[in-house]
Amino acid sequence: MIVAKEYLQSYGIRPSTQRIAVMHYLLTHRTHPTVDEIYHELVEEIPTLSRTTVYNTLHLLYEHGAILALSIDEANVRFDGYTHPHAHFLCCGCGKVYDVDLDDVAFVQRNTPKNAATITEAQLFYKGLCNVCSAKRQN
Amino acid sequence: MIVAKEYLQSYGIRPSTQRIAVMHYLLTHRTHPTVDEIYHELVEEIPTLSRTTVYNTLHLLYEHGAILALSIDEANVRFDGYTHPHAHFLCCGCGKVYDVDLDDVAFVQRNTPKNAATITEAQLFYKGLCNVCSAKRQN
DNA sequence: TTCACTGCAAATCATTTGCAAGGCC
DNA sequence: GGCCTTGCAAATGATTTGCAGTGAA
Repeated sequence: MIVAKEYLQSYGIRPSTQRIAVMHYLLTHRTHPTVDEIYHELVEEIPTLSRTTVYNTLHLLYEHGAILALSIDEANVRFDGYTHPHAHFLCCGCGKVYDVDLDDVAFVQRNTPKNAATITEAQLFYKGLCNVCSAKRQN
Repeated sequence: MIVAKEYLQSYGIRPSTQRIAVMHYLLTHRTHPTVDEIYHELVEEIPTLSRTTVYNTLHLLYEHGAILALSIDEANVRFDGYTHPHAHFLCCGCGKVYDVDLDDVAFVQRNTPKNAATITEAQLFYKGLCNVCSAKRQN
């Protein structure tokens, strides 16, 4: 638990019991858990824990860069009629999704997971601010 | 409209009015629309169109490989306490997410979108079947 | 005492499901 | 006629919000 506490503090996050528990869980379980998996594990040790707190804590950790968030599951999906290999760039300012050309289209195939028998899909995407939105924020 | 119809048929999909409209929209709009954006556009020309049909059609097109589906938005998210650059592999058989090492960690930086002022995040992931699940299905 | 944190309950939003009606072969 | 497709309405499931209680500095 000491590691998780110090880890939180190094990111400028106040270490409450619940936050330490969530951070500790993520540091010791490399299973890429969902909110529900984290909640169900931790409610055993902290019976009063609420789902809301788990949501709050994960958002906080994510905003401070202490954890990564993966949106692999399909929900709130966008569609693309262009089926050739390319990456995507979501601008968080205007919400638009741009296509991105890759300098090495073989990269994705070359890095196929070693324990994979078949790959049905591969996606690379970026999030950030586009030039237009960035310029607007300078004002 | 003729292009969309033939496109559907080439993927073995029966070309109904609604399916042609959805496919045509995706072929002529490279804006990576959401379900709702597609629905609101098309309900103008087909007033009886229901959201369910748009969902059905998109799933059908996706399963036949006629379109791509992007899960960029955050919903049903998984979390990772390991913040170093690596990719992920989701096995659709067991639902587990595995970490994937990259042979060229500079690739992602090198391919940063040209119209991006700042990048806050980049994700590469694969979907498919892991060796264990693939072996099970052979039985 | 104040302010941030927590947690319950209700609200919201996207998506799915059940089922009946319509249309095409 | 039979089957595939459509579309309404209700159900589901994840996430967010409002707000009141709690606890730590």
